[in-house]
Amino acid sequence: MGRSPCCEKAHTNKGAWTREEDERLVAHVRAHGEGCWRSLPSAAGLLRCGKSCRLRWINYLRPDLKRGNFSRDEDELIVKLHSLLGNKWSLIAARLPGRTDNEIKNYWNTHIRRKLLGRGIDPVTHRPLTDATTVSFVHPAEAPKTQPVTEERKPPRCPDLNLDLCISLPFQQEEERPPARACAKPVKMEQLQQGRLCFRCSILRVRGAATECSCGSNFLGLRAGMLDFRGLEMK
DNA sequence: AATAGTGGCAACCGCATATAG
DNA sequence: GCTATATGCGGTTGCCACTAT
Repeated sequence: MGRSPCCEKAHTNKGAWTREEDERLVAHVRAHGEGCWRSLPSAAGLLRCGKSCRLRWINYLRPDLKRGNFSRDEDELIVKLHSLLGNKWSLIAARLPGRTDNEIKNYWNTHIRRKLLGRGIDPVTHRPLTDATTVSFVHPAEAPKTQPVTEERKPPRCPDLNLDLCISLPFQQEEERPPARACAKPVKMEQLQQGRLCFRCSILRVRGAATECSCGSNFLGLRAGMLDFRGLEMK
């Protein structure tokens, strides 16, 4: 059984947004807030798909967007975060205020990637292109049979990357804080309280990670436990 | 001046996941 | 627990502006 389309395609505009469409969308979101994207187009009088409205708002119309060139600091942070998280653009974007995942993704593909290649660094593994060793986030159980990772083959740490990660005990009471935009998927409080959230699976969006995980993974040298991204700050 | 090639970016598409019923 | 649907994410495409020939 296939999924039904998110909207009626027959009567929706496509392509570049007009000024009038932008104004309608901004006015509607200001009046009613974000969310309910499916019903937004008709409510706002837009002949657009809800997904298209959401994308336009998030990537272009949101008032807190920074726009303009990336600073050197942002540049470096993106590289560091990418070396840690891979193509998790939404997670990376969450660490760069005013930047969107789409913007960072485009910037990576058009600028940083090329820059790293020019320096002889593999943009995927963040290791010298001549070095055949790759960094893999694949769970050992899912990985193809390869040589065991010896001490010499281990990927280098990022000593200057301060992510300020917080590890807390599963039963520790969480203080009330607004959820950060950082989380690709909001973490349920009961998952935290019951210690059911595996940060390897959650960060990497491994199938079924929202439910109890017994992978016993060792992610970034940390045993399965909880990882609080809300403390991450841009240095 | 015309054309081809290239780069940058906005937007689309399809899939994964969350969640309501 | 199952199904249908809304939302979010990452990959990809297509258009436009700029540069080279």
